[in-house]
Amino acid sequence: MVVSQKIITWYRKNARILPWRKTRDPYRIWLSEIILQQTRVTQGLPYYNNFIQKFPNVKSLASAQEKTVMKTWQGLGYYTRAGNLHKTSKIIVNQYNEKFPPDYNAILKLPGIGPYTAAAIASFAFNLPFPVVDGNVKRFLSRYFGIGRSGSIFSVEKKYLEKAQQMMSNLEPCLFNQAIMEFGALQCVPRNPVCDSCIIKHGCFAFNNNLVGSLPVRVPKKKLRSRYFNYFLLCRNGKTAIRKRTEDDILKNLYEFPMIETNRRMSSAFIKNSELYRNLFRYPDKTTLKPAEFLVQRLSHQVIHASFWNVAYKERNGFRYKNWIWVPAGKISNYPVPGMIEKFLRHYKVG
DNA sequence: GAATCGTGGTC
DNA sequence: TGACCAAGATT
Repeated sequence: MVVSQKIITWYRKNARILPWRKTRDPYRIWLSEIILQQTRVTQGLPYYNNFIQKFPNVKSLASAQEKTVMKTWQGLGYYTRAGNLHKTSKIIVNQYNEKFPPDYNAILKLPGIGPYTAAAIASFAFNLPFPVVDGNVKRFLSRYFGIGRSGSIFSVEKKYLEKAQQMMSNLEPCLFNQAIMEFGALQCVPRNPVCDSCIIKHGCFAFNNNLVGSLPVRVPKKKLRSRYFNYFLLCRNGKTAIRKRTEDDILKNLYEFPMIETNRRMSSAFIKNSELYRNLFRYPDKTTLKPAEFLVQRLSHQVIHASFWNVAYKERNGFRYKNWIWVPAGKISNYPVPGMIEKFLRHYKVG
């Protein structure tokens, strides 16, 4: 039996039961694929169920408010995914009569859908012969065929695609793609793969050459950028000021308290005298800063050091910024917020 | 084409 | 405990 057939046989015995495998509804398959980008199944699963419950079809998602979609996404990370999810739902409704096109290239053009996701939708929903090449598949191909030990990234990616295409040959695209991904996810795992029980280890380049631990080749770690956010807790009449992060930066389209950024963790005196702070208030000298909380949140490429400050001020103090939203203290949770704000709200009573 | 974009689990 | 990394896409 060829390797592909063995993997399919393995899949029939070992496949997990997952909700998006019970359907061929392109909407549900698309939704699951967007959620699962760079995200573990255990983390994405409850989000998938919530989305299906709130937005059972593409039309309901398209007609929802951005804030609602983002709030449902809150905690999943990589928030441009949520924005692109919403965009694509509107395109499907307005340009495709609420139906995903059974066409790889048309799917690929949709926002938030790259080569992997387009192949996943094309094969899982329409059984079209496009091999999925995700992290699981690359890891398996790298080990089994010894790919990625040399050559440019471009040529390595090309080899992955070629090998996946060869393996798929004339097998059922939907079944084969699910099988090879699941094999990577459960058997050929990143760390300490269970080679002892592997049914195809004798054909595996990495196993035969004692390279399982060094394939695929790891990319050198990137340095994290440290950033220092100073959040201001401003309260009046039982309401708290928040703002939307609209600038082109991390956590875009989420909400947070008014803030200024500094080069490092600063004292209240420094902050009060800073230009950014003084631009916030008409009478900055009539304000008082008291530390409320300090949290550190590690993101994929940045470490956020968040200082929360209670700000006391004259009731008639004017604010220079008009884009602040005054929200009743208990209603902040209606807005999508970053993980560190969520964490803060759990531990600290605002207002 | 390298850098960027979150969060939580694992060892 | 800190580094690694998980069903990638975008610029």
